[in-house]
Amino acid sequence: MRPKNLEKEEAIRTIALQIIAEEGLENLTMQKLAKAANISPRTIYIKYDNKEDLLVTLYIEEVLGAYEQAVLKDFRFDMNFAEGVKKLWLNGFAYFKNNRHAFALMQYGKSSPLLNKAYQAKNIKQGDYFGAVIRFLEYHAAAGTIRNFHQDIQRALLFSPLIDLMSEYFDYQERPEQIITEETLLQCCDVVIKGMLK
Amino acid sequence: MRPKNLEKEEAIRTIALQIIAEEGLENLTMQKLAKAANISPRTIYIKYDNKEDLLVTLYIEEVLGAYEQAVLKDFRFDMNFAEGVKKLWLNGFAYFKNNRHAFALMQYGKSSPLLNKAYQAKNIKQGDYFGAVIRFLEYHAAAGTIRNFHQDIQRALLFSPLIDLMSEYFDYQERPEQIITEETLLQCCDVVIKGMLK
DNA sequence: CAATAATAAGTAAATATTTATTTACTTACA
DNA sequence: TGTAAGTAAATAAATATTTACTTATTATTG
Repeated sequence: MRPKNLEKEEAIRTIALQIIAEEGLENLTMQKLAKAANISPRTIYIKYDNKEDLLVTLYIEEVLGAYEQAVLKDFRFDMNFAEGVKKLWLNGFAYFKNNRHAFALMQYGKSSPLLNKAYQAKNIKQGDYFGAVIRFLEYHAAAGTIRNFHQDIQRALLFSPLIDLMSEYFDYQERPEQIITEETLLQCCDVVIKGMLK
Repeated sequence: MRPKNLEKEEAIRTIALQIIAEEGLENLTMQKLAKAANISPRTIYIKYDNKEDLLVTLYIEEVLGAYEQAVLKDFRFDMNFAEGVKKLWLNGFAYFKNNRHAFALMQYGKSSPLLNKAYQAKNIKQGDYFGAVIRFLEYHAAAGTIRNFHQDIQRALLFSPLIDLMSEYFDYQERPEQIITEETLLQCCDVVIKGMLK
């Protein structure tokens, strides 16, 4: 049996992400992807059932998998609140800085019903990844360090500014000067922490 | 000369927004829109140059126009910081609660390059709308009420949690109980304000 | 003041492309 | 040498946009 060419599998994923990030999800076509990856359209269908499967798989692996794993690096639920939040923010910043394409795909996940479905399907298992963050928040709410909001509300307060600042970071990458540095990011992180502490 | 049928113009806009919100931007086709609005595809082209023009116009009017106007209702740049922020948040909450479709389109603006372009094109004039918010932030930074971050950073800290909470609001509308009420929203607003105050 | 001409609004159906996916074949390796 | 991996080209459906025609109104004319 002829073995799979792993380079081609990799090319499909990398180039799909690239097209999505640079031209938008709406401009990713199977034929364009095949041409850019120097393969036949058929080859994509050997590895994925169809376009939806490709996109959902990409989303789950790059956004719900790799990102969440990167964010939780060296993080423990029983960390000091300020330390923990800073760790999460810096991990996220580092990951996205090097994975601009994954960031673009994540943004699509917030609007596209297709990817949204994938998110909800994965949400059950996601407790395993983000479990540490959930426990972290519960732990500090119980200890009285922070207010006892619903978990989804805590997440919004804690991470939405980071995502928005990340957007700004990429916007400013195409301008003369960058306003989002690790320093300003940590200052923003302090603002968020200060707001949440009781 | 036969006059324009304003109901048809209205139908195009309303139904386009509806399809985008319910099925996604990627599933809006000119033919589907025409059929749903009970008109000929040609009629859309009388009112808009092409699909891009339709989407960009929709985005500018519904997201960059109506929304920003609603947010700034009864807002003045020299308001007390906490009062001003609460006003902006409550205005935004009230608007989106009644304009779910506009919210969906706004979310697409963050990912789709097409709408992103529209945003940048409008950004120059946007100073006129959001000018009051910019002046508000400058005013309070100068007065020492808040830290002196870059305007885009202030905006991220101030509004991204609201947008995220709004997303949660719509998510929870399809579940048994709603976690985002005006009360919890104001509590979150207090968290943000507390974080930003020096 | 009625009849009507001028004209943009509107329609139904067609067109030329583009698209996801498949068919029929070839290739490389265990 | 059997077999899944891979290719080039085909296909059928969908899509944005156009063509060729019809309709409803207004402003003018007789």
